[in-house]
Amino acid sequence: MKTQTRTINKSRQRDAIVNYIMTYQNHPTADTIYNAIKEDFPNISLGTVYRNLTLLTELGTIKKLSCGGSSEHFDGDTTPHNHFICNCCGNITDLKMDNIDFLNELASKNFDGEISGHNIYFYGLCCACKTQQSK
Amino acid sequence: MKTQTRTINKSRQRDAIVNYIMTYQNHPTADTIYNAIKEDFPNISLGTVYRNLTLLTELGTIKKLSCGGSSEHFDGDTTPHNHFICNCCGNITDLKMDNIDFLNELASKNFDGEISGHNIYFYGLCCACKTQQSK
DNA sequence: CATAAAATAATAATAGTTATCATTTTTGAT
DNA sequence: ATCAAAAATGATAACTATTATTATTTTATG
Repeated sequence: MKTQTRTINKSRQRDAIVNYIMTYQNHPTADTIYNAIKEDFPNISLGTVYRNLTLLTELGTIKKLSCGGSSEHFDGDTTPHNHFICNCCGNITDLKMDNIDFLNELASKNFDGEISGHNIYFYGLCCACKTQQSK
Repeated sequence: MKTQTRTINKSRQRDAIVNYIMTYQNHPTADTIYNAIKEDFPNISLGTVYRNLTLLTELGTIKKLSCGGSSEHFDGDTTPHNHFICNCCGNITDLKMDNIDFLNELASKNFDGEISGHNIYFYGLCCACKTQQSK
């Protein structure tokens, strides 16, 4: 049985996608990325964006965030960190918080499988919406 | 301005949905629930299932789980607990682990909004898939 | 029982995403 | 530089999960 390796050629479009995600820390959706990149690549196809987002996620270059909205979001920061989603405006922001790497071990204690990672999504009101509501 | 309250009438279909979710702790999808309930209600509509799942989630009777698959899952256990999703078979299971209620406070420390809750999804290999792979 | 409000079934519509395929781009060898 | 094979693209169709619409049925209540 031959183990076949896939070779990956570079593409200007993929580079632009990576560049966008890394530059703007907005946790954008496929559609947001598509619209932004259209400025430089007017003919880019939405399918190309999706195809590359899937590939980049598989490669571990970016991370996919599934936090309950109607579409997926993507994160260029692959270092361990957590997210906050505002119940009111829906914005997703990074949370600066103390290290909680011990969580995986804690979860493994009474578990017979193998835990390799986790995603945490915090919910509530962001500062802006909080101020808005108290008026 | 009149604050209008919505009155909710009982329905056999909704009762069956709640009963199914509470009985089978599978974290089922809308489609799974639909197919199961069809046995007792052959004419039930998929729209009815979705409508009630949304309502029940709003009421806090059940919880919606967004853990990255193509569709949402639902949980009849609304007490705080965490979930494990197997990267291999996709099964979702509850994790028995020590109390980590302090997480919200920890996350609030350097945050200017208001954190009211969180969802944690652990990933890895479940026991069955782990054994399978090591053969 | 009569009436109004709520819920349903059937179905159409929408949105996000994936698949298909002919054409173009990239790569690596000559 | 040229050429061929593999990879990537753009255009578009197809698919799937979910929501919206509407006429009919069910539920609650005086």
